[in-house]
Amino acid sequence: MSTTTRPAGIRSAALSREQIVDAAIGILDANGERALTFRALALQLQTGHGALQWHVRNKAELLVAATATALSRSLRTPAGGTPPRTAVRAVALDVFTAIESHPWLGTQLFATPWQPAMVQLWEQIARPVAEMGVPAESLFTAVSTLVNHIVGVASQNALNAQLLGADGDREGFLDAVAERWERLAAGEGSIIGRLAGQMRDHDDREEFLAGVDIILAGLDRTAR
Amino acid sequence: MSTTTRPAGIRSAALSREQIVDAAIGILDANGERALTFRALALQLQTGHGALQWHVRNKAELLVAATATALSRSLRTPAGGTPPRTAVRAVALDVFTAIESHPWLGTQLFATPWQPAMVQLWEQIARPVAEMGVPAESLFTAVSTLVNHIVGVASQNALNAQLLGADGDREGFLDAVAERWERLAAGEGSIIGRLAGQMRDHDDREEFLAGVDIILAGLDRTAR
DNA sequence: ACCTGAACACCGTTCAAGT
DNA sequence: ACCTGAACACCGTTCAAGT
Repeated sequence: MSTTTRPAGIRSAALSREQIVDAAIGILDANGERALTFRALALQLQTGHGALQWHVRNKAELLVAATATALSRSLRTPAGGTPPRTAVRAVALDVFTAIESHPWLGTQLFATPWQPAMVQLWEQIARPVAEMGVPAESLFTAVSTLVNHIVGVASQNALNAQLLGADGDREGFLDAVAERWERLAAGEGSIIGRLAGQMRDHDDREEFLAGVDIILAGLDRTAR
Repeated sequence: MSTTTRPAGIRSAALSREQIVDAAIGILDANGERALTFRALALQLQTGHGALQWHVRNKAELLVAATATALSRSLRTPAGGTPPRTAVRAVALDVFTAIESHPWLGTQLFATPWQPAMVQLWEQIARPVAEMGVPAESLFTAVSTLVNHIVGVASQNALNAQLLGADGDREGFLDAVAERWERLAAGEGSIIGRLAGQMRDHDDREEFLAGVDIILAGLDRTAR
């Protein structure tokens, strides 16, 4: 067997694109998009930043690759025979969870909506929606509305979680926002002051699913 | 009257915060967020970039200010007595148009959802939704779902318009995306291939309003 | 109070040169 | 084929110094 020793700090395997993408996901998860830098990546992989750019042309390409990998890892296909509403809710929750653990993911999906990961999501939603009986000519609108809700609300949730910092004083944060709303809306018979209270103690996941249900209920009207 | 002449290139009035924000909106509209630079701004306002930062602490603050100004300028209050569904659709269209002419606006609203401009939007939507008879305990979910749809879809539309460049070969772009979908979905009895066609010739504004209507229809179920 | 411009610590991207 | 590291043209932010 080969017993050649290598100088410390020299990687034993050649750099692979997959390796780079995995490391990028790690940095994105830990410290967000601003922290993803070719230099930071090179440091972590013990190489030069020029080497990375041999495998990955530029930062945009790196982000697309990371997005595709992260989403398709968490998107499961519901078992055949699952009732359509259940299937939609299951896929929605998968995406919600994926974006929750990769807070940068939603923003990326939004920025490049034609990427393969997104096509997969559309397919997963379109199948049960068609099964619900939504007529073919309304299918595009229906799926588009659902996908926008799923990615949008999940994103917003993840961004909020990030905004309140790693210390995670959720209640303090929501209190501050609610208070601000109440102050801005004060005076003129505003309705928003009453909503501030509901903001204080809503559950993000329930709220998200309730929104999915509203859209599904709306679709029932157009379904046969 | 004063006839003092000034050396060319010297601004006659002191720099104001409002002036800076207006110039920032101009740059954002013309060339996007990446082009908004303290240096570019300074060049246009004929001053040094240090001067700007006396008025505006940092770039984040500048973006928040530009967002608030741009949105509140286009958000009209529907006349009293407007039927609730009409009012919701009118506000939605206002936002759609605002984001269409300020493509960076949606991203910013998403990033800082507690900002005053957003509170105003919530108020404008909450009022007619309450009037529709949605019970108080469901109001937060209802408004949240509508606002997410409005900002999200309008944003997506603006981003797509930007992606296909100033030359604006809309059909070519949609064709390319549709073709890609068809290719990715080929083979396994996929449903998405059929949607590709609808993507090719949908109208963005109609699509957007159809989504609003689906949500409104869903809300009718919970309304008394 | 308001503005200037140098300085600092970063970026992404390119590219000649090595192995 | 794959990697290195210098170089380039930028950033945002800070800050001593001016008026």
